[in-house]
Amino acid sequence: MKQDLFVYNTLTRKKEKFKAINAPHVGMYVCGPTVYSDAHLGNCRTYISFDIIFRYLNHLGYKVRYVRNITDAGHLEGDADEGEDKISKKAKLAKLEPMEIAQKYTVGFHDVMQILNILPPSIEPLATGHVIEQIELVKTILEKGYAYEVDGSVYFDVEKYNSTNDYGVLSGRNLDDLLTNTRSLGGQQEKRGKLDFALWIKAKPETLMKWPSPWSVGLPGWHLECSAMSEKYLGEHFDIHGGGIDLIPTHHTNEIAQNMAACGKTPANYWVHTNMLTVNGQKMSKSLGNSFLPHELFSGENSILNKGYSPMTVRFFMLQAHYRSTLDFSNDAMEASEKGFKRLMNSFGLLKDLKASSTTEVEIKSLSDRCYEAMNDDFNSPVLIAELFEASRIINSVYDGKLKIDAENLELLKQLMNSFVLDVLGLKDEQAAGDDLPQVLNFIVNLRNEAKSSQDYATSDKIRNGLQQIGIQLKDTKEGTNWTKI
RNA sequence: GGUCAGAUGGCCGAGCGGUUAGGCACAGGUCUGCAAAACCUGAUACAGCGGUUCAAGUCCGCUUCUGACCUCCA
Repeated sequence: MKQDLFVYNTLTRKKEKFKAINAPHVGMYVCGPTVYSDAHLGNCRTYISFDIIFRYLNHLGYKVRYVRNITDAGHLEGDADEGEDKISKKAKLAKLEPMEIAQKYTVGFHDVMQILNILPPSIEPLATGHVIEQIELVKTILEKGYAYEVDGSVYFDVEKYNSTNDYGVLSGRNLDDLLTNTRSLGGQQEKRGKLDFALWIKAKPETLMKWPSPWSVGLPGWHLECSAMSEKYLGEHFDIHGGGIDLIPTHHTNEIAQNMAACGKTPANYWVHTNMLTVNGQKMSKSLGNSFLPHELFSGENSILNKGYSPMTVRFFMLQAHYRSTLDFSNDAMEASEKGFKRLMNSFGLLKDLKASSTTEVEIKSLSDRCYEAMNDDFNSPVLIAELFEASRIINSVYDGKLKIDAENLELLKQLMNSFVLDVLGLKDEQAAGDDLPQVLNFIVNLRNEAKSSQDYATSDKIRNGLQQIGIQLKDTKEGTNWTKI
């Protein structure tokens, strides 16, 4: 059942058999958020995708060290390296300390991650906490001759690097194309080549976040932190490096160059990239103005939305598409997911009430195999979900007494649903009402059943309609009356 | 302009050489006081034009359209 796992590797543009360097240990690094504003829904999709990968590797028995950084400094804005640090810029506007901004959005990010049931990574390092490591890395790259210093700033020499390495391995672009098609930006007199990028930036008088270094008081370049922190926690060469597909051409390309220049090793075996969330066919992004925040989606408070959708509906919606495909957001698609998710969870809830027969008309093993097959094929969650709907159909049929299942298969079915719905997909039942609602409802349901058995349908319908209006739906079955929250 | 991806039924989305993915919506049926749910059955599909093959959404070429990246982005 645990056949080989295949993972699509951006480096080779193929699905490759996954082989951990140090099995059962797996090192995985994913580029985390820059905490200068709220994470929008598109950001969330990436972290949900890697959450599934993390969860499935764990499920297969790997011991995963999952490192996802927080960029709380060093991420420049505007034209290449001439801009200001994003965090500092925001801080000046709001008259806040940079760390105050970083703290605020870090807390917000964690909240959203938790609401969406995304597991925390094993290590979540901060860029500001690793300036020393970053400075050391710059020193090494300078020593190896792949960088040069100009007036307190240090730049990576891309053309020199490309003479002995392939700078475009990940993006599939060659240097000539890049050179001829890259816009020449102003204010870059210090750089020798137009593709060169900053490793260390000398602080300007107005720079708020700055650290001493051998070259100047300044700040590290953005690409540096991931190289420094992945090496610190996962070593020079680890298993999986991930991030959004939009990080390929610049951030990850530069990261590889830094690592190769410093130690001659490409950081990771498998490069995994998640695709974008689109709205009406266009990438969701802040600059296009079509992005919205998770809490707006939950509450429905955004003009794009007809209504709010629960966090698990959002998660389910995203898992119904493969992580490497673009996923288009629409109200219709959300509503379809909402109903589908309810259907799945409804049958999941029925599982505990199923009775085993002495014979069986279903065989769960092959269904289970197909679930593993789906996930082993580059984490194909939509196919997994299709299989789980088959399980759902079986559960409902058994519950209705239309299908027989024996104890052994029932146990397998329970294991299957628990493993895949809860552990791997990370879905959870949002209907589980705490408090004392069940008792109150049972009382009301009993009242209605009394009316029903005396054929007082006027009263029984009145009760049912009344509950419907406050969001409780009653369903009469052979075994009695059930209720669910709508 | 350059580079790279896509175009699948009313909608969302898998599949990528031969066998109806799945969900939502729709139609018919079973059950039920009626609903709802559930179950059964059904109809719609692979952008266009050529080619390869016994066989092509699935491979190749061209055309059209869309998107991403080339500048910060998950």
